[in-house]
Amino acid sequence: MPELPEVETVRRGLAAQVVGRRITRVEVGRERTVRRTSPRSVIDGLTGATITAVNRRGKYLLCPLDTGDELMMHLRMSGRLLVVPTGSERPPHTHVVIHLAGQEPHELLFVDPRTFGEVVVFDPSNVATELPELAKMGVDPIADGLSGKQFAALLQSRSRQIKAMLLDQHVVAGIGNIYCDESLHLAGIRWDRRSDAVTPREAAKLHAAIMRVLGEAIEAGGSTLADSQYVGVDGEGGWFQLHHRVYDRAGQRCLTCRKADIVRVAVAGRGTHFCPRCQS
DNA sequence: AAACAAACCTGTGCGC
DNA sequence: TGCGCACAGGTTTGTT
Repeated sequence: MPELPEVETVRRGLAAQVVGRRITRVEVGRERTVRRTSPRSVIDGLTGATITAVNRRGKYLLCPLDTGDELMMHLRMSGRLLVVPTGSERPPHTHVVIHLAGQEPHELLFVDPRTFGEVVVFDPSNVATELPELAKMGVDPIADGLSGKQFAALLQSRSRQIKAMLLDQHVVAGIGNIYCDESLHLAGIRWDRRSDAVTPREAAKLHAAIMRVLGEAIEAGGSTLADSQYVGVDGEGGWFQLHHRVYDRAGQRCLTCRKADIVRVAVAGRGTHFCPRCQS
């Protein structure tokens, strides 16, 4: 579900609510959510600690603690983070509850129907062994910054389908299925082009498209699709779905050329949406 | 190295 | 109305 813009929206909401607050108690209701380690590890690692910041790398949320450890949360397909007043009714599939101290105590709820998401407390000095995929993550266009030159070099470094390359978190971190399809459409590039056959001019156009799409999606608070699964920590959805030009629009008229219909094909198990007229 | 398919789970929407 | 199937924002693993 959540891609970079959604995770960034959650990060901002979380930062405003939890930074500087002490964790008084932790409940783990579903072991699968803490499968990387154990309920004990998460409970002991968090209880009594104070969250000092909320950062994001790709789709990973990272909260440094005053203990020196770090809390990592990944929403995967269906995870949600909600900050609610203590004692609020908990939604179904609430798997982890983090109690936060304050004059008005709150609970941070990790809700996740499909249980792909995870919560782990790790030691950042051992990140390579405790969270290897984080250590190997590619450049985050927003958090790290990504220049056009840098991006063009990445495209030339391999010979792969451009869509697969954009979705590969080891190359560029944070782009998922929605923003990949939207960026390729805005740049006029088909999903099955070879990354190393993209011209410098096209690479510049794609770079600009990615930065624009991600930036605008963040401003819009992300995309909340028909199932309303994605919401920010306040329970409010985003509205970037209103600006989608190809994602989930198969069979509908292309909003750019207004002549062809958007086509959907399955690529490596992912729905891929594009305009056969605008993209080549 | 690159490209699929399958796996991990649950919920929803659609066609019949 | 009910059933069965396809499909879903992610990532890893195993197989060609």
